[in-house]
Amino acid sequence: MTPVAEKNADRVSRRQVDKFAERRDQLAEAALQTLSELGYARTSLREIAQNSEFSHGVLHYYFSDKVDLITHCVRHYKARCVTRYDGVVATAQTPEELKAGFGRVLVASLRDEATMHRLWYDLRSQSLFEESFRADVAAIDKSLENMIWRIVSRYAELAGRTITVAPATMYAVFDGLFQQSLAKYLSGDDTAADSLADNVDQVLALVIPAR
Amino acid sequence: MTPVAEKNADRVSRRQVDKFAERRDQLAEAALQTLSELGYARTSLREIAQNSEFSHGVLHYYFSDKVDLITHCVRHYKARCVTRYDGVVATAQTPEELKAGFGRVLVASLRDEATMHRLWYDLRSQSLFEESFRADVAAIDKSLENMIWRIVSRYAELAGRTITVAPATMYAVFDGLFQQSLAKYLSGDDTAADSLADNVDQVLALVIPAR
DNA sequence: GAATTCTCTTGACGACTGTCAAGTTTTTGT
DNA sequence: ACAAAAACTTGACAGTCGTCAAGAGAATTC
Repeated sequence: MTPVAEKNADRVSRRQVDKFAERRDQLAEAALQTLSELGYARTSLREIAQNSEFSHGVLHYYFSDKVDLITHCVRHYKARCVTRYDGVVATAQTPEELKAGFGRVLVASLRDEATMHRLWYDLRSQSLFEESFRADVAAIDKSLENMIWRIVSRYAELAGRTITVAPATMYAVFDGLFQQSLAKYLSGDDTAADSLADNVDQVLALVIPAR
Repeated sequence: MTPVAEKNADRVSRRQVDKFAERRDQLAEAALQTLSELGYARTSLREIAQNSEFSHGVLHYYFSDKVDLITHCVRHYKARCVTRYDGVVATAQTPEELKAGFGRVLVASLRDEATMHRLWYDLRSQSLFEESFRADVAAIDKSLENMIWRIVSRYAELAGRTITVAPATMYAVFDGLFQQSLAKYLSGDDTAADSLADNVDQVLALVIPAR
């Protein structure tokens, strides 16, 4: 095989791999849509396929089985949500600005992506039972923890303070707050978003008290 | 019908009702056992019946359908777990004693009832999708919130301090901490229980700071 | 002790599940 | 343009699901 042929083969192979990966992501997107509406327990492969433009058989062409599909969904989901707050962290010049920006994005995410968030909590609960999901879920959890830590540590930095609470603890606290607000929001409580912002303010004030 | 006959009829009826309720609880217990092992998504009525000493048909004699059964399970579960910390609250004479007792029971519960806790989080996630569970789950959530509040407010009282954090917020924070520790514990992390106690200490110190 | 009511088992039903093989359609390479 | 490979559809499979009806067994009533 000449170098040129190699290059061509590479290009072809690359193109195929890309198309393959693209369709996988496309199907994962449809699956996420279905999962976020029905929840893990009631989501079937046929239902997922109906939410896409393909038939149910194609899922086994792109995924080895249901676990493989859902795992890919989880990873796909992660890629979308982890960088959500990076802009706020990068641009904020004062602690007040950062806190306000954090709260704003948090509330917006609660409102606009509520069904996606409930799916996350659903899958995280599943991972307590199904060991096959555990590693991926733990990885997402970790990157969410990192995301929270980037915000909080930057906040402390801007405020000229140091933090005594560990990253994992900090994440657990915010996660608890968010989860409660999500439940309130999904049950029709319109005050959920505002009280989430209040609670975040309050917790930040406790963790990084005024000098 | 004579008064005596009425009394007898009452007694009979009462006895029947009691037996009926007893068997319902017994089956709910078997169901909780199964649910806590398999999770909501993979628990079937036949599996539940196999974990009891009855056949699968009997479930429809005591419960109208699956939702009815699971709802009863949730209520049955609630009755067991809400009073778990009342003894500690009642007997503690100093804030240190209360905090230590709280931590002790918390850690013990994490260890001994881990599968039951994961079921709780599973069902709570389900309630975000299935509206039929929502009311009962919310009621349990509220009584857990009350339980936490009894502990924390008593702690503040013993310490001679006041709390600025709302009960719901307080519960959300502790719930987040507990949930994280549960995940760690179930994934084989032996430090989960200890670090939970540490985190609870730390949060209590933040919420009710030394004078 | 027979009659009646309660309790429980058994077996079946239609629907739905994940999986897969066979075949059709579309795309690609030459 | 034609052959090969990839992409997709269709239909079927073995199993499981919740539900329910028919009837057996046990307890209760008179």
